[in-house]
Amino acid sequence: MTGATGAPGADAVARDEGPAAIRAGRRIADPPSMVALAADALRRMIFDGELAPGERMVEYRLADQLAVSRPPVREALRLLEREGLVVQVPRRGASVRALSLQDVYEITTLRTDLETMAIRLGVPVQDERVLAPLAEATRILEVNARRGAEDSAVEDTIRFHRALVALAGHGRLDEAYHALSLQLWLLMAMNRRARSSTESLVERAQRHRALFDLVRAGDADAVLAALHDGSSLSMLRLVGPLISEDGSPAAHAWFERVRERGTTAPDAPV
Amino acid sequence: MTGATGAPGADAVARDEGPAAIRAGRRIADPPSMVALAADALRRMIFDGELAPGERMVEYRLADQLAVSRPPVREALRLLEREGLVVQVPRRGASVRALSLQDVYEITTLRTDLETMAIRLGVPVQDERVLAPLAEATRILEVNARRGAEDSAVEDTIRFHRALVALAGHGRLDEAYHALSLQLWLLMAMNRRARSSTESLVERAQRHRALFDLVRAGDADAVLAALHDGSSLSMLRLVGPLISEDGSPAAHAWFERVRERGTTAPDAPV
DNA sequence: TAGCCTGAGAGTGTCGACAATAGTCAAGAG
DNA sequence: CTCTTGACTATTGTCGACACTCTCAGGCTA
Repeated sequence: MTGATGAPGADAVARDEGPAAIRAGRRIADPPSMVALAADALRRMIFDGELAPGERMVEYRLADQLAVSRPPVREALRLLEREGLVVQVPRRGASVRALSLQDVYEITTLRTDLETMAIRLGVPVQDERVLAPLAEATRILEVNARRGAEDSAVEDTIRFHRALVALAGHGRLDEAYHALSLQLWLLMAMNRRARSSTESLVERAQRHRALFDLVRAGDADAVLAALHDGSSLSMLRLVGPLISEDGSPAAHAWFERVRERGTTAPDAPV
Repeated sequence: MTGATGAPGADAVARDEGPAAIRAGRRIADPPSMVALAADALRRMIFDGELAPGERMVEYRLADQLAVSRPPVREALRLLEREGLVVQVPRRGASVRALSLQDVYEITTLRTDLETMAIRLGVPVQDERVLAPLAEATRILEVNARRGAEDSAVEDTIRFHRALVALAGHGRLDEAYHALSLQLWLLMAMNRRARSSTESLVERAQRHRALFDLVRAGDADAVLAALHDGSSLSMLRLVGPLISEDGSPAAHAWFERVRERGTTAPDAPV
């Protein structure tokens, strides 16, 4: 064997029965993992602007700040990297992701595509119960709009769209869309000042209520049309002018086309 | 002596392309990260069948086997979890992912959708140079087909499709497709015995050569048609009967429909 | 004999510390 | 005065160890 380790039973134990029994364990209370806690805290710091895009995230400093040791912070950073909120370079550590025009292009196009796929898969909804999260998200959106809660607008909108995608019952789709949503959130956080120039909270809530009604009616095409004309565009018009520095030629061409045509829908309806 | 350390062979496909690492200047030599090494080794062990799906992956045992300590193994497991090859439950450790019918459904549908998006974005290729990786992948596919190299068939095919998706120049699309490809690889590894029942290596190489020619001709629709009728179906027909145990109703319905219609293309051409 | 309780064993979660490396700044030479 | 070179500092990569939790086997009781 490798190594003269004194590890007891390292080679004597080969009994690995019952690995599939792990599946069903639904625990009543999640064990408070320091990793998850640290990840939540870091996300909040990023979205609240405490950590600016491009700013370095020094491990031991964050560990000190969160009152944990470095390993949990380290793993939390890996998680955020997986979500696209953080970039890590091998020997130079992590930093908050700074989004460019290319990123806006990628996020928006992929987001539109995934949403389209989700609607096509899930919108003549088979089981009425899966509509519940979407209904709840719609309700929250309306309540907070009436309250004039500006600071929860992004979060509420994202929750709605995630619930929309979840209609498809497609785990990998959910996961991919989730990461994209977080990056979109980061994008909004980067440009908070310009947010007042878009539609009002009430208008947004009404638009999403209309979307929900279309979903319940089962009209997938109408949902897609409303999606393309509405949310993506408003988001784009918002952040577009602010990030006009760099980007690939394809991204620039796409951006100009969207600006002219006023929609993020694909070229031909096909 | 310890033969476990000298196994960093999986450098062909499992490359982690650093997105922002290029910015600070290219590095002449990759810093030998134990995490990347461990991840490569674990991937190889999974794809080679040394680690069976569902089998537990005990951290300290793997660390001993790879002659490193637990932290690198731990982070490597997080990476593999991100790639969908490993599942982790909070206090119970990691295990090789066991794919079900639902997973086949999700992987195939999402894969088809992402490929479609990539072709639509990238296929009238603007810059001739981006065709080079695809041409190289095609060449490798043909060479190995002539050599009768069965064991590299999956890897070669995946390389081709990744190069195909890369035509779009869309980083997030590449990343999502990459994870999906690895899971597809795992799926093929799970069902290696049945692989002989599909088309021959030469036939596959010819089909991909035809795809490459269509791409170079700039005919996106033809590429999409060939993709839907070909690769996805052969893969599906292969693994479908073997994993008929569980799955969501939507997955079952989709699977039956694909079996009847003989294609993974969406319902209506629209 | 079947079910509950208890104890030991195994394995992950977390921690502090050491070594290695990239970045920075100052001093000296041309 | 500018460029090179050296050391210093800050920060990451890696390690071994400890504590807590979960699992499972064995014994006890009804």
